[in-house]
Amino acid sequence: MQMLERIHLSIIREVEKRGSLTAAADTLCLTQSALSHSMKKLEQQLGTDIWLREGRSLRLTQAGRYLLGVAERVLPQLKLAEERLQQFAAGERGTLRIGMECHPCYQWLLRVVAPYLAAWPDVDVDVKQKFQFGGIGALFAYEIDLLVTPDPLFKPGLHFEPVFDYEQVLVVNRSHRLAGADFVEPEQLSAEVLITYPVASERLDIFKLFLIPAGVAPRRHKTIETTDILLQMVASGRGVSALPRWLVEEYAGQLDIVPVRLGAQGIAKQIFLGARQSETDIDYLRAFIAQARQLNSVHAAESGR
Amino acid sequence: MQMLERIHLSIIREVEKRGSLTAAADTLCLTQSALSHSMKKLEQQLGTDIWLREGRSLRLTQAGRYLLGVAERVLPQLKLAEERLQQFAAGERGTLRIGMECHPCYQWLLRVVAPYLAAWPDVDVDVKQKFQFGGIGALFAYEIDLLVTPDPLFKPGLHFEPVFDYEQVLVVNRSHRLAGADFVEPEQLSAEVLITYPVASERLDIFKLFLIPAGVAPRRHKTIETTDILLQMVASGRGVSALPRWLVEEYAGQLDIVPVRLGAQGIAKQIFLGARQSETDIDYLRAFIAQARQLNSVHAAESGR
DNA sequence: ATAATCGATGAATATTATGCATGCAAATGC
DNA sequence: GCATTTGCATGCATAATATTCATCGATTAT
Repeated sequence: MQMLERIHLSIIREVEKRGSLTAAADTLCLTQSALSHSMKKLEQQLGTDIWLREGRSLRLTQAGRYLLGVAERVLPQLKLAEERLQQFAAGERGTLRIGMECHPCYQWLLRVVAPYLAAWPDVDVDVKQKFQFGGIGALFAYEIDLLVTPDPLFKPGLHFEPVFDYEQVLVVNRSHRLAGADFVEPEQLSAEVLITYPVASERLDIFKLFLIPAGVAPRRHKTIETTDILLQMVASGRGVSALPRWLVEEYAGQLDIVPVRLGAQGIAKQIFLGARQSETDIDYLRAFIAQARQLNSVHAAESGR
Repeated sequence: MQMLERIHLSIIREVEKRGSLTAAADTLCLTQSALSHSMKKLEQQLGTDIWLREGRSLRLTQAGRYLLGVAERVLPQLKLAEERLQQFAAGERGTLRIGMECHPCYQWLLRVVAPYLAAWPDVDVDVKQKFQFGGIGALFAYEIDLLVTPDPLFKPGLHFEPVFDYEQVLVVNRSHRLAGADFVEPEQLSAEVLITYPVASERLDIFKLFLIPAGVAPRRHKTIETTDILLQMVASGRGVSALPRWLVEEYAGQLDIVPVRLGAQGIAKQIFLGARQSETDIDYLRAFIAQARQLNSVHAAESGR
């Protein structure tokens, strides 16, 4: 009855990764023969082939591709479980896996993590940025324990809490024609080169909340992965960008950049921390959220608000 | 290195379900001794106990409770994988697992399923109503393949599509004082007994979109599981309820009930079908969505809209 | 062409899981 | 209060299974 075992999933995944049974056998510390026998048996029990034997190479069948998907979904869950349990055994509290759905939040997160690590010496922190199904999916799939996002989702099973308010502003070179303005209107960006992180336009506030509602497009749209390089591009006059005000102010000391309000009202944003409802009573998880909120109030005080 | 196996998860789950190793051994077709040996070995490898031995009964430790969670999450995935693969082997297309997040949608779904089953004879349909993490979570966790919900969520990894428009109306007995009204105002319900399905008030449109915004509460709030009984209660004058107009009209032939518009504008609703983005190109899944949309247009034509 | 590489396979073997018998401790019943 | 039942643990024997070794045929590369 029960025939699909962990080893089968491991073999399928490893064969796909390494390209051959022989190579996979190597990383799994088994012989090619062992894998061959195991999979043959599984194929017989399932009644369907997993690979098409083409010459001396293997190509996944439809069933095989399906199993590969299962493997890539399930194996990490098992691996994580083992790690967690061994942490329990070692008396450690575990690892808080934080997912980031918001590029510039990284800088903010670092400021929360530092005091947290000091306060909770037996809790490790891991930060992930890429998810198969986006941040929410990663929470549901137990890939992460905490999600940092500007885009919360109030759904049964999940818990979101605002921890940080900030203003999204335009960043321009100090000698840019817009540098002194009180604020900019969408139309004023139609002649600009806009530099953003490489994510879909619909997910960028400058588009979603500013340009698109006004029916305006920038002259050009470039994307850059890292904040540092992005700001250096802005500083060197190659374009403008949109970032949190506090982040711009932090870099303003070292780079020739200035923030400008977007629209008369400005764009107000919030960062949320999301967790699984069932885990909101875990002490070290609560503590992280508390830590994050606390940093925010300090921040707000500094800005004189 | 790899020590946590499927059997261990099965044992933990079954012991929790049946209450003892002996009973679990029975359902797993093994002896009590086998389970004891297996788990003992795992405990040694992990370095932590899974059960506290209290007298002659087992109580899960923290690690054990964690593993139970893993088991309840992972085992269904493996079981499903086996089933799917055996369906592949048998030449079947598979099972379309549909999740419902909306009580009265069931009647509507039945009308879609009937022609669909005829058009796709080798695809089975299964309908589920209860999910650990709500409908969205069930999609992410591969518990279901399609979600019927009035509450879509546009997120990376998921795809939602509107398939059905309808109006949410008040249902009252034919001789009720509101029966002839063009529409009702929230205040008019403050003296009524409101009967709904047993879900949280925030998820009921009559509260969320009608009563709460007006700051009104009904005289009493009763809950009933099934549509038939609910409507019989309404017909017998025991209270009023809120349901889709088309559903009320369907029952109007057999029961003394009439629909009344909620507010001057009425409450417009939509039903969405949600699926995992990665699966939206599966033919039999697409076909279901198409079927659903088609039924809608027929419906709309009937209503003379 | 020849060597090298890959997967399949049968038989031998090593490993592991399972069952049996039994012991001990804790509930249950009379 | 004592016998009986029930549940888990454990040592040992054994059955079941996974793994290896040796080898083959086929394909690919040089």
